[in-house]
Amino acid sequence: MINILIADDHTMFVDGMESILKSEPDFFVVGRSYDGPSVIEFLASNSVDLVLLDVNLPGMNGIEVCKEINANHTDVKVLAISMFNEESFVSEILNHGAKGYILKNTGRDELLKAIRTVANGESYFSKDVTETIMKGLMNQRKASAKSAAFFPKLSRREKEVLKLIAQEFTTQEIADSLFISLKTVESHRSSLLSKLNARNSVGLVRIAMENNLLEG
Amino acid sequence: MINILIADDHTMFVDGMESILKSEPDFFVVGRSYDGPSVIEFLASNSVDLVLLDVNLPGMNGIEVCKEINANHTDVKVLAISMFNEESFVSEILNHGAKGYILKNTGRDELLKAIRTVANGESYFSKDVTETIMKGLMNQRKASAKSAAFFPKLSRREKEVLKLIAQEFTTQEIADSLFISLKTVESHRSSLLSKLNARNSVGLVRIAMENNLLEG
DNA sequence: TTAATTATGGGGGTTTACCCGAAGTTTTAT
DNA sequence: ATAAAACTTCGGGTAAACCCCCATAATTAA
Repeated sequence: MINILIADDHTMFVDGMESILKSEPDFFVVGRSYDGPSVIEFLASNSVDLVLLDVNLPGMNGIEVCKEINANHTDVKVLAISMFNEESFVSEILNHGAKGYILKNTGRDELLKAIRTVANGESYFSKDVTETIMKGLMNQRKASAKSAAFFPKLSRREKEVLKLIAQEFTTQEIADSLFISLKTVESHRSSLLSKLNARNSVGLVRIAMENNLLEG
Repeated sequence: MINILIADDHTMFVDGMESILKSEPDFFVVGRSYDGPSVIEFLASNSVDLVLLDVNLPGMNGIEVCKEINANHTDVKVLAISMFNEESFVSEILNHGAKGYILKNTGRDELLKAIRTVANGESYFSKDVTETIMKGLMNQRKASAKSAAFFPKLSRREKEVLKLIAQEFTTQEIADSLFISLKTVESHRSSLLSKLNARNSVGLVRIAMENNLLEG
């Protein structure tokens, strides 16, 4: 008997998976989670063999959840599921302890096979995912450039500075408002220019606006 | 009896919906399509009352499919389904004849209600989608009001310079590309700063983007 | 036909932004 | 536990942006 927790915020999708799993006598769906934190919560007080984990969970990223599971519930296997066959997603969650990765357009038979394989301690990747990984390994340069240009993570200070730049404050004004030196602000802007691959502050603000980075 | 065609390339998702619809006596799933062209093909030789149409279909976009249905199968209702609560998706497919729009994290009850409502000839939008549309309309009104009442007219040259500033070119580069002097470009920028009431180029670009001034 | 705006440019100056480097701290990975 | 990477913090120097003064021809509006 394999105890399974389904973690996905798309109701219909969860229904679909559950209807498939229900027909298998050795599978038992012990719970459903619709966000990251509730997965952690559920694992604390329930016996779970395998988590079907959506990579794009609200609240807490699927990758964070996976890291947490790998740290505190080493006996729980993770089978990652995602809409997207993105090399960055795949490699990142695999680096954080997921044992398998399948796409949401996977068929019934492959889903069952993937669950049995991962529950048994082995790894499973669907064909498309395998291709993506291989492709990523082959031209690492392109992949890293892609993921780096796609969405680099900005530090807390960098985001603060970026927002103030977008509000047309000068470097000195930003420095005063953050109680740091003018030179420090310039350093943060320099990091931003490098990370976002912009030539000047205009580029920073354009990219920030295009990615809705000026809200949170 | 409502004859339903499910058009979505995510197997598990289709399974989920079918398992929900099967329990309703007045629903009948007449077919499944995994891409756009096969939807059109199916409609040509089958009697269908309603299509559950994924907006992001492979091969042929959901919007294209919807346009086609609206043109050649006026009796067939379309209920759009999507992962994404994107204002652009919603408004575009609604403009092409879809009668409803729900998200994939919609629950069982709401799905059934949406199908019945749309099959009955009315419109249905889930709460989140309604909010998104309203927000889009409000922004539009805000933007148009802004541009009509408060937005000063920019001359042809000023718009050209503004676009080049937004593309991160330096003053000298802009001057070279327009075959005018550096001083002239600075003069135009100065006018822009004054007209748009901005403190620097960052403000110019922010205002330009907020008013969709960087297209035409 | 005036008057206003636009497009073009110059001189000269102040402020700001950007580049190179670097040290101490914190976080992450092995 | 230890090494590597990233973050935060600055200084010095140069290129660019921004500001104020001004001026002339062309276009547009009143």
